[in-house]
Order: sequence, then structure tokens, then C-alpha cells
Amino acid sequence: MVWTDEKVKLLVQYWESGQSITQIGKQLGMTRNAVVGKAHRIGLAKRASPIMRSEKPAQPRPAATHGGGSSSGGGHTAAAPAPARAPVQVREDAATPVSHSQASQAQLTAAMLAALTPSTGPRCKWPIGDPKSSEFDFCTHVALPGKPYCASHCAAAYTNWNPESAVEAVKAINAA
DNA sequence: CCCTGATTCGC
DNA sequence: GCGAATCAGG
Repeated sequence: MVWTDEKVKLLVQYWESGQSITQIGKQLGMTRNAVVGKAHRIGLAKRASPIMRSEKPAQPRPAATHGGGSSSGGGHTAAAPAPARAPVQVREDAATPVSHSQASQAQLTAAMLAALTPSTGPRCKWPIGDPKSSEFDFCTHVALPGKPYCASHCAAAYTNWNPESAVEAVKAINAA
């Protein structure tokens, strides 16, 4: 499995939206082991584990599909207290502005994008709610040209999302 | 047996 | 880094 930037973004996004690793795996086309392994590796917040792994000196693994070899790692620190599972509803204003002026700027550029985006076309692929639930749906907004998400969800999905350059890109597409 | 998430360790 | 095998609780 190749963990592209987009895949990782999706993983984080789904993970933080409170979906089970099995669900995330299905949606990403990989096994839950891959998902949880990656999540663990890149340091995503742990969820409440159903189990309390008691002290196990060693685990004899028959290794049905694995060969010999050896490796060892250091010890591990005690686990942090996991908060109760609290599925986070995706907010429309997920950009979470950090200051008033930035908020205004973001709203302005978002409005510009909305005005420039055609009213028909592919819809934003941002998942809303739990895919297992009947309440589940995708964002109802139209996606930005060339992007899987609408403006506000691009801001949520791409950490360094630049609305101004997006405006320029959309203008260029519209002009063509 | 189904589900869940976490960890280990060969690759 | 990756993820199947495995653990372990509900």
C-alpha cells in the first residue's frame, strides 16, 4: 500500500470524524490493520481501546506467512488516558479561524470562491456523520473545480490551504 | 461468533 | 515504514 498525501489526509479526516478503523479501511480500500498501523505510526490520537493489554512478556507468533529474522525495540511509556469516544460532527466552518481578521479574510475568499464556482458539477466529498448511519451524507455543496471538496472543506482538509490562490485557479479555469 | 482498537514483529 | 497476525475486551 502506498500512503500518498491524499490517503493520509483522508485517513486523518475519517479518523478524527470518529469512524471505526474498519470503516476507514473499507473506504480507503485497505485492511483495518493497515489503517490502525498507519494511524499509530503517524501518531494519531488513540481512541478508547476496548481492551487493557495486561503485561505480556512475549507473544509466540507462529508466523504463518512470515519468515525468520530478528529485531527489537525499546520499552514503551504508559498510555495516556483516553477520552470517551465522542464522534465529532463536521462543522461547516471547519476552517477554525484563529483571529478575527483572518476569519474575515477567509470568509471573503470563500464567498469569492462560491461566486465563481458553477452551481452544478461534482459535489463535495466531505463525509458528514457516520457512514454506517442512515443520517450519513456527503457535504451538499458543489466541489471546487479540480478539487474533491468545497471551499470550506478544502480549508479543513488541506492544512496549508490558500483560499487566495484557489480563487486564482478557479478564475483561470473559468476563463479557459 | 460478531464487533472493537492496540500491539508486535517479519518483512 | 508497512501491515498481517495476534491479543484482548464487549
